[in-house]
Amino acid sequence: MKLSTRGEYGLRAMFDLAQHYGEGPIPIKSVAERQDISEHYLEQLIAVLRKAGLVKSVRGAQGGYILSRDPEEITVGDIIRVLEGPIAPVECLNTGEGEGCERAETCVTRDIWEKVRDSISDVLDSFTLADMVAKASKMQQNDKYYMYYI
Amino acid sequence: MKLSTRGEYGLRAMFDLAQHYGEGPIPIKSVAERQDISEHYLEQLIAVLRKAGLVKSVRGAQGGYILSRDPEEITVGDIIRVLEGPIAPVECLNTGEGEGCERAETCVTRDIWEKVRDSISDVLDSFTLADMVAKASKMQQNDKYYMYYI
DNA sequence: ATTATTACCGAGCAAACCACTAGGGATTGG
DNA sequence: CCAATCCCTAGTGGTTTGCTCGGTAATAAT
Repeated sequence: MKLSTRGEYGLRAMFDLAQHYGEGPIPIKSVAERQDISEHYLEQLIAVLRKAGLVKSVRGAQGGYILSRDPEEITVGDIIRVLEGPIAPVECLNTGEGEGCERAETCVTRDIWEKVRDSISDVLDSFTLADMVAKASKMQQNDKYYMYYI
Repeated sequence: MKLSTRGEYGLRAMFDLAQHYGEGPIPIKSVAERQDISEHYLEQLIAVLRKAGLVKSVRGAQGGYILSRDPEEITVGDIIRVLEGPIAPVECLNTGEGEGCERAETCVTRDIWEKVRDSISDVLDSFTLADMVAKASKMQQNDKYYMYYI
């Protein structure tokens, strides 16, 4: 029941772009440095995100990447689904109705996997990049206050 | 976001044992045949379930496996956790507090992964083997009625 | 026009993981 | 005894993961 690093890194990168939203194109190199991810590897992940239409690229010097939509309009689910494929604990949920399901009792378990999938989807779709940015700046604020107390 | 077949097969096997609960030891061979799983492979999975205390074994001829507890007292979550390891979409949730989390903003994503983990856990723990057996026999009942209509 | 900076692309690759298979041994009922 | 059954370890081919390497193309700054 694990994500690969693709989803993890990709989300961190998109969060980083959201934090710098409005500042023009952000070069992948700076994202990779801030998020401590291999630049070349991140390049491959963001290529997928670009093809899926979640980010736009600007080539050449002073170029970089920009979110295609406002951070409020991109959910964590959007990102994870692009990078990790369809959310489904077992493969048979992705095949068409009845295709992979020959065993009658398989459907008893299928029911469970469907509920799992839906609950994961619900959680992932309930967070936007804007939520994350807001949370992060709030946490930083708390850190500041904390400093005063020392 | 996939389970391996370990969880899938293991659950099917445990469901099978639940269906035959009260009939004495059930040989792994028959489970493997009914569930269409490689016998030797299933052997390895059930060994893990035995070590975790979910099934008891009876050796020798006429031997086999029996659920250690009543089907109502074994949840799908119990089985999945044993076979797939701790439910956690990212590794950092399994390490102790603050260990793997040096980046401040990682915690923004951590929050999300925690909610995902909890929702998966809730769903998996809400089903018992008894639920599955009940559902299966209901489905079979429906099939019967359906036959009359033809 | 040149150069530096960026995105873009494809190949390769070691390590890990998955889903088994093979080949035995130990225990017990008949 | 012997057949059935659980128990254990090791190997294995294929896939996936998480990268690295080495380039090409586009563009802003000079």
